[in-house]
Amino acid sequence: MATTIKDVAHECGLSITTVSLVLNNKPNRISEKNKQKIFEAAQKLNYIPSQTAVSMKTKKTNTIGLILPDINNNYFSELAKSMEEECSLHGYTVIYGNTSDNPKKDLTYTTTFLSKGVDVLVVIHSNISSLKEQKKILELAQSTNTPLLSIDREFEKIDVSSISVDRFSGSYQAVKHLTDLGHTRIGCITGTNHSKRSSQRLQGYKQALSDAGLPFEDELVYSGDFHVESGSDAFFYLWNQGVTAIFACNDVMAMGVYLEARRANIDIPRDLSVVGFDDIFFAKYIYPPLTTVAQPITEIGYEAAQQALSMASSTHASTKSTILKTSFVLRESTAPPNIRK
Amino acid sequence: MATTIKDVAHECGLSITTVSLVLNNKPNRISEKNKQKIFEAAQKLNYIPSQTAVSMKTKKTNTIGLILPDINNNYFSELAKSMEEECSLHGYTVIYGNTSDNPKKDLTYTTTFLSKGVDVLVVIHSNISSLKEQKKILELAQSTNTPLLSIDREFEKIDVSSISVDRFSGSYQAVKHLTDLGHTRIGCITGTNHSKRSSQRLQGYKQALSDAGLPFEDELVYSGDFHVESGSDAFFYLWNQGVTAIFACNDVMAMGVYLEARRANIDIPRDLSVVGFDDIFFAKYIYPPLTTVAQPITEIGYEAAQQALSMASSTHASTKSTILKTSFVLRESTAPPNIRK
DNA sequence: CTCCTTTGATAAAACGTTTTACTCTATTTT
DNA sequence: AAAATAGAGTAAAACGTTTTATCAAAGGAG
Repeated sequence: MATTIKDVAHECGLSITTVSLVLNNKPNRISEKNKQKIFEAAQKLNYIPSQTAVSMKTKKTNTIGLILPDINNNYFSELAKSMEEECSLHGYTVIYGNTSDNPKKDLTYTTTFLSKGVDVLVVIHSNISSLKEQKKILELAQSTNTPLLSIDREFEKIDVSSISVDRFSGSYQAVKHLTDLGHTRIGCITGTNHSKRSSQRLQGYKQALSDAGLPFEDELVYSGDFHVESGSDAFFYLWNQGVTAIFACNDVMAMGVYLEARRANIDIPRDLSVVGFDDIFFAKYIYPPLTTVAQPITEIGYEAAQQALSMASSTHASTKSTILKTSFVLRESTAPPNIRK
Repeated sequence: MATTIKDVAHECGLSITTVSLVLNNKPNRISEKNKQKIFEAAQKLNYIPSQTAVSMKTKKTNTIGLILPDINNNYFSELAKSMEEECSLHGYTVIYGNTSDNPKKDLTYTTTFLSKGVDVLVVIHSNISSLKEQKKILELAQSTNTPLLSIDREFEKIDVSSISVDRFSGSYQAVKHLTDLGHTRIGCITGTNHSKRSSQRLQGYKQALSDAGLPFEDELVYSGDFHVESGSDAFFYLWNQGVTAIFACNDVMAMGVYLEARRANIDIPRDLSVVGFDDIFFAKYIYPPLTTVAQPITEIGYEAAQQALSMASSTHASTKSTILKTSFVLRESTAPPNIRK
């Protein structure tokens, strides 16, 4: 069996209390001689305190629960990484669960994590989660007195602390760049329809169009789903609509466009300009390097960690919502329109 | 405060024991009437048992610790995902830590996770971890009686259960494909030098060359580091050496080759054939789709979960090492050599 | 009427810590 | 010499469960 505090106490002929006091560096009046003895014994016996037992007393697990759709998606993995990094720096561990965008799983992970006693629950809920499900998550969190933090997306109509990104101005900038270049037929590939994130991006597209004196045309909007294939499908559709530029609501769909454009021997950016959204790792490595709207992913993760950590220690429960700015990244996938013969 | 078992016992006017027995569905002789009462009270009070307390008694946390270099690397995230999926199906949660290939962190996470009482510790240790560090990890695990599983790489000279991939035959196949096409000057971009994984791949390269009656030439091997940039650097170097084909020890470095080849207006596969290793998500979406050696990543994750779960329940401690097969994926990045003018 | 069995339920110990309040001895103060 | 103080350390309760051993009441057998 693993070494317990009792073992080290016994080893030095001192009491459990004494050992605990010394090892945790609590105010005490133990002689230097004995302190040394204790440190040595702990070392020698490979004593590792049982966090389980500690948590029992302290009501803290130093653990943060992270619920996200898909760790294999670079956007989320980057976020998870920067968040974990910051948390571990402060002695916190993160446990995570993949929901695969299944709202049922949002709930089961919530329960599991709460039962594990996470100090804070951070959730990036499924795209299609309903208001009812969101409420249930909040209710569970509250019934265990666990702070809840939503990142990347807000809880609809519920007052929950959140960290998100200004998607409207991000996509506005992207599309404005295209109108500035002189494009007049600009296609848009949206993400999952009922997603708030997606609709904010669409709003930015509309606004930029209207500011440039261009009409909004329904047939230039293709309903995608954030995956590569829908980008490919969108390409065929939009190209037939005669667009000279495409704004994709994420980089992955932009890659779908690249793929088919190349197959069809259509040159980017000469024949077709493409702008993405997210600035995932690979965006700069595809050819031509993709012009895109960068989400400050690392910063979101860092910010999330900061906020989670502060929620973990203070009981002060006012909700707070942080909105971060995107930045426009000009690379080589856009050019003035090339009138087709 | 959160609802405890005491609260629900009080609510129904029954004892703690009774509630525990019923809720855990343990053999008991409680009347149907009272069982119902208990279920209802638990529901009503949003009772979520404290896993911390449960673990105290049962000595099980239903948690698996996963230590890996970088969750933002698609190879690891895919692995982590499939592993987590399988674990959660069996009621296990995974906690994870990013080491950024820093062997010191291998150790700190080991300690943290053991102190949290993980039921199994799964580690993908840093590329550059030394034998001494590996031994320390094993020692710590043993001193807490925690089963240890190594994936993707073996512990050098230490008898630890592991799951890995037959990298030798994978790279042999890749290079044989190139010699079969008629290539005679084939470059190789290796990964981090002292990594066993990398050297196994190099062995496959050598063997395939020799089987085709070709000499092994030191100057056709470029020492990379598994990152994009080193692929780009390798391209310049190898192209000057007059190669007509390149075998990159991972897909990400192959992407570096693509990038610079395109800039230099060198057509893949007409002027240069490229084969990668791993078959990451993006391999099929770049242009031309990358011919590569697929690691059965999902399977590794699944296998890892299976083995971890079995280690968690049985005390039977014989070590076991599993080696999985790679598969060759023919896409469009290779062709017979095109003699340069 | 007494003894045994069955039914339904419970008291209490244990898990490994932290922490509060205490004890005991030796020294100093009056 | 008695009282106060300082110094060094400890006993025991508590955290929320699980589980073993036990108990009381009721019904049946003799």
